[in-house]
Amino acid sequence: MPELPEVQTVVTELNKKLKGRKIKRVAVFAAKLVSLGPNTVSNIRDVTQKTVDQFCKLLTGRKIVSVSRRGKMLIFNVDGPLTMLAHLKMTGQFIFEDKILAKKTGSQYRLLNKPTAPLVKLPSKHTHVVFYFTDGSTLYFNDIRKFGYLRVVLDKEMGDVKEFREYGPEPLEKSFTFEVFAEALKKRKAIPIKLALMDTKVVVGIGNIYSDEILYHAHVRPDRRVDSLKPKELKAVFGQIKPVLQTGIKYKGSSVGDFVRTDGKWGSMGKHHFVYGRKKQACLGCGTMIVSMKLGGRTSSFCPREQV
DNA sequence: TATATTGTTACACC
DNA sequence: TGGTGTAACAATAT
Repeated sequence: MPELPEVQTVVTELNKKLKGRKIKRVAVFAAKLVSLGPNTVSNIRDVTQKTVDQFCKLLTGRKIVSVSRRGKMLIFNVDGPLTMLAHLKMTGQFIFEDKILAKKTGSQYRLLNKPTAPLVKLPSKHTHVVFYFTDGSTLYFNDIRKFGYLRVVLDKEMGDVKEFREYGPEPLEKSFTFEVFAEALKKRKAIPIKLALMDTKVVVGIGNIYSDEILYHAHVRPDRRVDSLKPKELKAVFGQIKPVLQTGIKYKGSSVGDFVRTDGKWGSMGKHHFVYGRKKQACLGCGTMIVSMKLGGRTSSFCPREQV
């Protein structure tokens, strides 16, 4: 499930691989995944062929200047007065195929992190948008669940993008201090700390995996109400945000379900999880059995002994 | 076949 | 008004 470290991994790789490449052609196989304009896609089912044509037309002939992100949103900066935004949601994937590399490897990918997953050739049945570059390389946008999306926004409308107006601070930026974190939590005093960490208005980029891991390392139970945390505990939580996310980036993300890097390979952060996905297994710190509970409809795993 | 899955939004309630 | 909790939604694999 792509969270900040996974998105950052994709961004870093795409920025390197796509920079300077020129889009020759765009093919859209699932109209509902593409849209135009700054607003959140509300009537996603109403995406017309006209929208699809416009989407392709706007991007054709453009060069990729850079790829960056805000929260979990990918930002493709292209030449000309527009930008493409992309969100991977649960199961989105960007796979880049160099023309020469594709020939060499036979372009076979195992796009689920499971030994039983079949090897597939791209485009697969889950490929919904393909970008063909003038040099023969290709970028595939896959999404098993089809919750992800691509949006073309005029640069002058970027300030109107709803997500960007509502997103809280970037956790890895220097400006994200304990004071900023504590201030944002003042509006979310009565909710479980785990849900506060996952609240994009408090801080962006943290989802189910990393909130569980951060709280484990901070020795705080996920269901503790924000206002029940002593200053020392709150500082411990804050103190784990950056290092845990940085560890995730170092290992190129967690491939828990469908997340893959832009070469189709898996990230290895999953091997370094202490609690996420380890329900009923022994805690790596003390041997106690990891338990799980539902918070805000989400599964949360923790060590009942080390987290208080 | 019913269920689990997640980021995000919608909405009722206090 | 706005914080809170719950449900809903997208679509698919298992």
